[in-house]
Amino acid sequence: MSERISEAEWQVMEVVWAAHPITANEVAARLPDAGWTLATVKTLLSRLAAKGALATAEDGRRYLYSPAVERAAIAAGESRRLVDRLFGGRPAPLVAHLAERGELSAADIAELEALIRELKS
Amino acid sequence: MSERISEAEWQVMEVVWAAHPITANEVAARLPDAGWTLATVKTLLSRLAAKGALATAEDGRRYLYSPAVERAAIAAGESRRLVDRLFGGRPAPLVAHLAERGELSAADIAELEALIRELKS
DNA sequence: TTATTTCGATTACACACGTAAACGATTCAG
DNA sequence: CTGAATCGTTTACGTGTGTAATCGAAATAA
Repeated sequence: MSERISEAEWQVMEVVWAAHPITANEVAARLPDAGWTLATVKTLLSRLAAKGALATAEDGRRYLYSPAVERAAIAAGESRRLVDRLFGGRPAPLVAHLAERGELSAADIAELEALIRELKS
Repeated sequence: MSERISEAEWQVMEVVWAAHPITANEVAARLPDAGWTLATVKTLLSRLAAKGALATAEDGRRYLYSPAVERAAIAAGESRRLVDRLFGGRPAPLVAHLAERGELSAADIAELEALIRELKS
């Protein structure tokens, strides 16, 4: 389960996390702008199942896919990797970067502020 | 210049950003724990030069490498990508994730707090 | 019953990446 | 001058990834 999930695979996982169990067709249907054929989606699903990120339950002749890993766990791991790699493990510079580029809305800042206040207590 | 930089390449870039211009040998010498042979480092340098991330100046028979992209720019781009992909563009959940896993030291929190205060002014 | 549709599985293929050896030219030591 | 060391370049090769066609079995439609 400690396998990495690629970017294309991530998009598929998002769909499964959002609604499961789910069939391959359903997944494809919910990936409008991906521009993939059904075959491509099936390949991605297979790879995800093979690496243990998805669980499959047989439903007649087809599969129902469900997440076998938590989104939060993967997200945390990826975040950690990025922060380590780019900012020596310190998250503040990351936030600073986003801020510098005007990527932070007032709402974002308020949210962060609330979070910090909570972390300090 | 909008080419992606892979993880191994990133380690090489770090060295060049830290000290430039620099020769291939110097770069290799400064990558202790990478466990790469000189040949590998040279390959990575070539690929980086080919994709425009490094500039080369001939110095006799060898090259002196210098960064052709700013670290901050790449870091910001990568951060943005991750935050978009994992957290719908909102950075607070990222920080929350790091916090939940106990990845934030008191110093990190203080740093973030100071940053937030500054952002609000 | 037979043809068509529909599944997952198998196979494909180019490109990126990690990792590195081999090669050819040049320079340096002897 | 000649052999060894040193450069960058070329070639290599397995694995991951994006993207998909094809295949074989099963179900369904006609």
